[in-house]
Amino acid sequence: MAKTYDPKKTEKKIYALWEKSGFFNPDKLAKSYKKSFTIFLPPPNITGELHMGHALNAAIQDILIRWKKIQGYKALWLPGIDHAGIATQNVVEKQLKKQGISRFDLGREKFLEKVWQWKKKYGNIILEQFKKLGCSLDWSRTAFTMDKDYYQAVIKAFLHYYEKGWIYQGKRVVNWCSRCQTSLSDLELEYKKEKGHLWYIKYPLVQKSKFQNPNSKQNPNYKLQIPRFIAVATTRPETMLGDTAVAVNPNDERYKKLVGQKVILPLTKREVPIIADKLVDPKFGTGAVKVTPAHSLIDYEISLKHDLLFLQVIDGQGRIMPPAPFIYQGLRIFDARKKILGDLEKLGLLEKIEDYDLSLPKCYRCETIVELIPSEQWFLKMNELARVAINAVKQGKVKFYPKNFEKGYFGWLSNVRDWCLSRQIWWGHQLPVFYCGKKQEEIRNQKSEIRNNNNRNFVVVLKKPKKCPFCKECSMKQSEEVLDTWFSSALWPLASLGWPKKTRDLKNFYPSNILSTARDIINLWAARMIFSGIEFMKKPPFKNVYVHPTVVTKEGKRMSKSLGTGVDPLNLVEKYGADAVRFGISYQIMGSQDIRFTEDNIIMGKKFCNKIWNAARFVLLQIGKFKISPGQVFFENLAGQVNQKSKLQLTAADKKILKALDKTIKSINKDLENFRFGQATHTLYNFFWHDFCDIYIEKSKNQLSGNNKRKSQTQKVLIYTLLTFLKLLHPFMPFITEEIYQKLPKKNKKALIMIESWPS
RNA sequence: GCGCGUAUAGCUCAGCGGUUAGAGCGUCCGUUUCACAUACGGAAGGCCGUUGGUUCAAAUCCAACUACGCGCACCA
Repeated sequence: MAKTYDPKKTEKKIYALWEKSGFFNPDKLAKSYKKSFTIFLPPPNITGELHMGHALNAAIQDILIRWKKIQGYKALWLPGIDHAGIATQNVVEKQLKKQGISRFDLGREKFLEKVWQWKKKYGNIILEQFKKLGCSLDWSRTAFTMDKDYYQAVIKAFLHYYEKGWIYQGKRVVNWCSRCQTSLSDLELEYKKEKGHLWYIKYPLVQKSKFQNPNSKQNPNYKLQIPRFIAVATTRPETMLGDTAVAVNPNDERYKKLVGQKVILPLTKREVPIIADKLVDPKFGTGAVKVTPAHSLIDYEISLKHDLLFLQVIDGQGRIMPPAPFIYQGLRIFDARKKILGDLEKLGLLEKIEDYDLSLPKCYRCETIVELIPSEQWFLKMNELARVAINAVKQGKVKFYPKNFEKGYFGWLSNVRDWCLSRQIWWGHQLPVFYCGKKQEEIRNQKSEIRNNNNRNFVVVLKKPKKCPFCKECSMKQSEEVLDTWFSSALWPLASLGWPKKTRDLKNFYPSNILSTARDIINLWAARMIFSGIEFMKKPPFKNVYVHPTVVTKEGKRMSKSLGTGVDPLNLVEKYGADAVRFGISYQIMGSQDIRFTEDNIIMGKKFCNKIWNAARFVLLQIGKFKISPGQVFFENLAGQVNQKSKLQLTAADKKILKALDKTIKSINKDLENFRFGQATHTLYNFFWHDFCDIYIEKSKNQLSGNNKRKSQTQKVLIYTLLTFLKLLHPFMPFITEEIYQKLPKKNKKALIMIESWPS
């Protein structure tokens, strides 16, 4: 054995050995492995590169899987990748942009070809990177959310909800990214704090007659100074073009007498009413607010109650559109804002400007400011699904670790709006909706307000009908829209096992035991998996949700490639070895919600590897040096005899180390059961370095120079302790433990520590 | 505005009711002879965020405050 441990020489070799054994696949395990233990790898995006978050979660899951496998469970860790709709489409679009072409130049089919090519070339890189970390994923079951079978599952789920009456189509105010040209769900927005302004705009009151004109001297109320204007405050002056009312709080004394009157909307000639609604916060601005039903959710709500007009003035490109006055039409939002403010200024209607901190909703994939725009979309009713998802956790069928994340989960679900499922991008699962070409035309010519269900011009079916059920003659056209990428992710625990087919895998491995996930996708992903699992399999897809900490920089800042604050785990593997990286990461998982990343712990891991290596070298040397009798060299024999302690005359040092070892086993089990990965790592480190190396090995040197009996007994304790420790450490540091195990003089040359028995 | 989390050595973190508060890294001093200099021996370095409370006893439990991080809402 070399004097130092060299991960480069062993990791590749050992990984190949594991893959060759086939034991990543639980079906290949011996029959004695009975109970299953399943974890689904959160499928990384095909656009993804391994970052510290992946490395952390990979380490956690691999620890759990290897721990359970060595304990005798049929452990399955199922890998796969997510097609990541918008994210992937954007990456390919960016590539095309370099060549000066847009997706529209190519057309849908050609563009999708490009995406598939891209997927073929780069799609599996990230999975290969997981191998470098030593992940014991069952590669034979690798799934992809755009596989043919997976597609079937997605369509089936859509159809199921539709038939239940939970999916409906409708024109709603939705989040719209004008760059991606698609709708977005609420969870796909990222709010960014920015300095903005609050503009106070005066809306002139309609003066019906001379008598009512407060400035007319014939008016008896002249001296009361009845205002001629009502001022509204807004951060979005350009939306005033679509105002259809001014609203005040009904209890606001300042405005009580104005309710029911009308104002002239400046820059347009429209008269709009002043209404009272308790949704208006009297403390905001002047207490009077403009109401733009087409471009604000709360205004939309108000408009329904008061039967207000609904005027869309911003289009899908983010430009002003009719019925806004002609001079503004076609202007981009910020240009329109500038012009409108200028025009108001000229009219003397701009009362004042205040600084205002706002958080702007941005597209989570391209950072364009997201607009609220009315648009025809498909929605999934959430009330029942949310209820079911809440109950699953309330009843303890799904448990969160740490528990306080349940609070945010409940909070989101109990206020959730219907899920906007449709996206206007191309890369994704096309809706199984088929339109009658003829009827579609007719309906397009009708005003959206009169549309109703009797006007249905589509069917929702698994396969395109041979004959159009409406006109009997057109070849039906499939909807061009695709599903939200998270709709398919929500089915991950089912579809990756073959659902909707009743597969053996589904029977054997559903539900899984643990979902290990980052906290930012608890609602986006975990919640949706929970209700999907219950809906389709009657059982939640996992029993425990472990919310792992977030890796941030040493300064506490978010790790981000674009900010240059990211750390590449593969560089670290290259530098220190996979075991050291895994050790360093697990060492820091102490239960806090963030981990400030420091390389120190990985260096510690590297040194630890070397310590283990040399201690093993010492033990092996002692066995070789003091052969007692042929046949006893096998460590199985030596180690085995320690368990029958009666025959041994143990010294105080022997007893002490065996006791400490026993304590370590118990504490590791307890820690792993409670996701205390850091504590477990600390315990292993301290036991080995201090109890075993500093104390016992030093003592053993003395004992080994004693009589033969003492020698042999010391050898046994040494090998037993080393072997037991290696097993305990294997989930954490799989490579070095396997490598040393392979060097032990064992009877069964093919034995692997990966499937050894767990010490008890 | 509401909620969650964190504050201990220069740095990253343990300890979570009971002797002189610990580890790794960093710093300083010393040691190469037989497992390991990626090691070993030793040293310096802490009003355990602030203020109150509970207790025989508080870094540890409770409350308030301050600072930082995160999430949600508002942004009409």
